[in-house]
Amino acid sequence: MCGRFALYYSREQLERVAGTTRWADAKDQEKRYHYQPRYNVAPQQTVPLLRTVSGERVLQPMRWAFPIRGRTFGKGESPPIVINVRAETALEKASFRSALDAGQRAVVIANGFYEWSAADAPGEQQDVGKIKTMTKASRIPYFIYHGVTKRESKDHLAPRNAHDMIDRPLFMAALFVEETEMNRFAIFTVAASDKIQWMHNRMPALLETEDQLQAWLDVEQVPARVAVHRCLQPTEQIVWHPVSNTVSSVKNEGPSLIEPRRDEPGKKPGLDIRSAFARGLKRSPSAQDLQAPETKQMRHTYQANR
DNA sequence: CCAGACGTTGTT
DNA sequence: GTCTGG
DNA sequence: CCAGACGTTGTT
DNA sequence: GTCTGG
Repeated sequence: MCGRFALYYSREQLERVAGTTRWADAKDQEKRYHYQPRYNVAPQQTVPLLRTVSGERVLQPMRWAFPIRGRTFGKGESPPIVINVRAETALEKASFRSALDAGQRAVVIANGFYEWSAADAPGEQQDVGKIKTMTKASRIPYFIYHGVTKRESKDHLAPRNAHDMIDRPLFMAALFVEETEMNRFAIFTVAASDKIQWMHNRMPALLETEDQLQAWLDVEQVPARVAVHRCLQPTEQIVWHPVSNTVSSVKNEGPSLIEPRRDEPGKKPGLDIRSAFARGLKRSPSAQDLQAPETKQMRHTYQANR
């Protein structure tokens, strides 16, 4: 997973969250990069990553596509890349060994990431034989993030909008390769936490504490073996809400992409009649649910805030 | 030394 | 179905 | 991750 | 091509 995320801090907020105002000396392609807030960052695109250079934190634009060795490619064929690295096996993989040994670890700063639900949520397992229950288009995207805590917000039961609920940055463990034009990266993945297992089996490796963040970035002192093991720790500090399928197209951008999904009666995007039936009684939580959390789905969400 | 792999995801 | 592009 | 394409020839 | 496993 983690094939899409949001990083919509202002430049100033980003630098504050990153703990540095220093940007790496720009390579050719990086010079043409100008940071701007994004709600729909997709693979192959460029975002600033946090890394350590000479013991100092710096932000550096990198491209989300980690090249791996592969079969020699014929004309017109593009070289193989990955966007994720399985943390469990990263140390055994030839393609990642040199980057790991060289301490090319970095951190993707994000406000949250998106996951598209697996075909069936729990209790919805359907025996529909050999017929696919859900078309790709009918999968529901969720925005997943560190939420406000009860302590931090008295209004947590009645957030006005998505932005009110999201106040903590997300740090995702990443690995990069040095390239002349622009460095390239992939995001580590781990087993999904129990909370979101029903929607997906994998999730990005999140660095939850300042200690974890620091260890991941301290490539001088912390060997890859240790760092990777530490990022496998389960991460439970997450909440989520469903969002519109608008986010599914990389052409779309803007704050509306993280707003809680609104049910559109008679106009459920991509939900064919079979999968609608398969979904049964379960309905998507509406914006109203957010203000009056009553559904199982939303209890889930607010429980996560404890 | 050579042979064979070289990523991840999801889905069935 | 599978690959490419974003 | 999803959406969208998925091809060649000759000719201008 | 280059790394790992045998």
